[in-house]
Amino acid sequence: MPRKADPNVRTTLIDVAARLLAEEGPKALSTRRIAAEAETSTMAVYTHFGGMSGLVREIVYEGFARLQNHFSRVKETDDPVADLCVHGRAYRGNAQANSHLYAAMFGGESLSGFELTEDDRQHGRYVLASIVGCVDRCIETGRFRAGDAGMVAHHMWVAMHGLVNLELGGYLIEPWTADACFETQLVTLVVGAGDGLDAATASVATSADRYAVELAT
Amino acid sequence: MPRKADPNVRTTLIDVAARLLAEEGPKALSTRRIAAEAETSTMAVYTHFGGMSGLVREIVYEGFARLQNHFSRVKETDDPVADLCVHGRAYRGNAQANSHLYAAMFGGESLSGFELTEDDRQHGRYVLASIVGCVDRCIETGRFRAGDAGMVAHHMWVAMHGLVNLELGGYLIEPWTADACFETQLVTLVVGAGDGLDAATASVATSADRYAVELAT
DNA sequence: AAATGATGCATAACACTGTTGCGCTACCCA
DNA sequence: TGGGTAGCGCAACAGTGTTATGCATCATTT
Repeated sequence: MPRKADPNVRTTLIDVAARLLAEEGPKALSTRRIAAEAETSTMAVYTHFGGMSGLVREIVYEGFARLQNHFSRVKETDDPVADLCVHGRAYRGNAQANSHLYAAMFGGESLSGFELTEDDRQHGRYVLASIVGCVDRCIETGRFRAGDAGMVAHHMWVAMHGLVNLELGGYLIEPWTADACFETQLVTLVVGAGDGLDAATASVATSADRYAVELAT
Repeated sequence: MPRKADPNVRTTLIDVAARLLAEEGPKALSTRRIAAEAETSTMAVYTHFGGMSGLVREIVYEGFARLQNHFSRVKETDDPVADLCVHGRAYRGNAQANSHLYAAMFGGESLSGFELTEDDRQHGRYVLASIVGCVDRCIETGRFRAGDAGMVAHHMWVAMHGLVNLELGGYLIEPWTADACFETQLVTLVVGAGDGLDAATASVATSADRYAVELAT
């Protein structure tokens, strides 16, 4: 009997799909499975999202929203380098908490033949743009060399993305675990941007404590 | 008529699959398609590789071999920092030339439900281990701070991987193109490892010229 | 209030995928 | 000259995304 229960099937489908992706991985994402768990038929996926790709796209946007939520919890202090590093930790923490989602957002082509459009990528870049403000303040306070803040932010993004990706891929093991690489990579990045070694080490250490507080669940 | 033509169906299947992956992407990788192009039946895939995953695994090893081949063409000079940067360029060049293969090698879970085993990853790490020698010499000559060469090599790997992944994902556009990010990221990495800014810039510039020569097709 | 339109979903089918059991064929070896 | 066996063609099964068809319900209009 159509048009009776579930005042909003859309959100139900998205929630179910996101949960299935998180709990059982990409291979669990099928129209029939999703429809069954949402107690509807596969057609609902097509009326609301135009197909499986549309549903995946919606989940990807949900993933960007979660990343932005992580970033929004980072406080702005008088140590902009630490602020930047906390952002890095938040980036990694979000990827770990939503590993399959993360792969869909940045992993190129992956699940159910879904491919990102230029609009999708632009949305992702917009979320990442909040890092530029941190870098700006790092330059203003003399911690970083004068230069293109957007480029330095990209270096940060690139390095964090590479580490998270290799970590989720299982490539980082003893004695170069993801945790160990992450800490030293932060120092390398900050020093490479112009900061002193001691100041960089101190700010990275500060960011670790702050992350435990500001990003506490 | 079995057992007549094609003295070695194995290599034919691998070649066909690798070509299809390179030319038409992951969605073209199907047992029937591969069997048709190799002028055999889908059963050949199972007798030789035990299934689609086995064939993909063989292709992944082919990808590692190509990466190692790229690395082997890098010369060893008295500028170890430039040597390291040429390796970075070779890494990126290989990924660009074999983009779909690269995604299968390092992109976590992707095509046809294939998943890397620990042996596969160990093989990949072994190929990457050739970078450590460069870093060692960077430390010996005083260009880099004393420390764990393996860790610095990982920083290099992580950053190159992140850049290549975002580049292939289409995330790096004007004014922060992949080319621009790559050059400045190299300088940041080298400076972060302990080198001076001027020396780093010079070695990165040197590596660009050397790459065009040593990795010329 | 009743008829009309459109919306949203259920059912079933189509083309496709990986995978498997069966059986034949061509080879190797005794 | 016989097995024995390895390698592959054929057909079928369960699964996928997608689409055509039809029906039930709502919203709207008259």
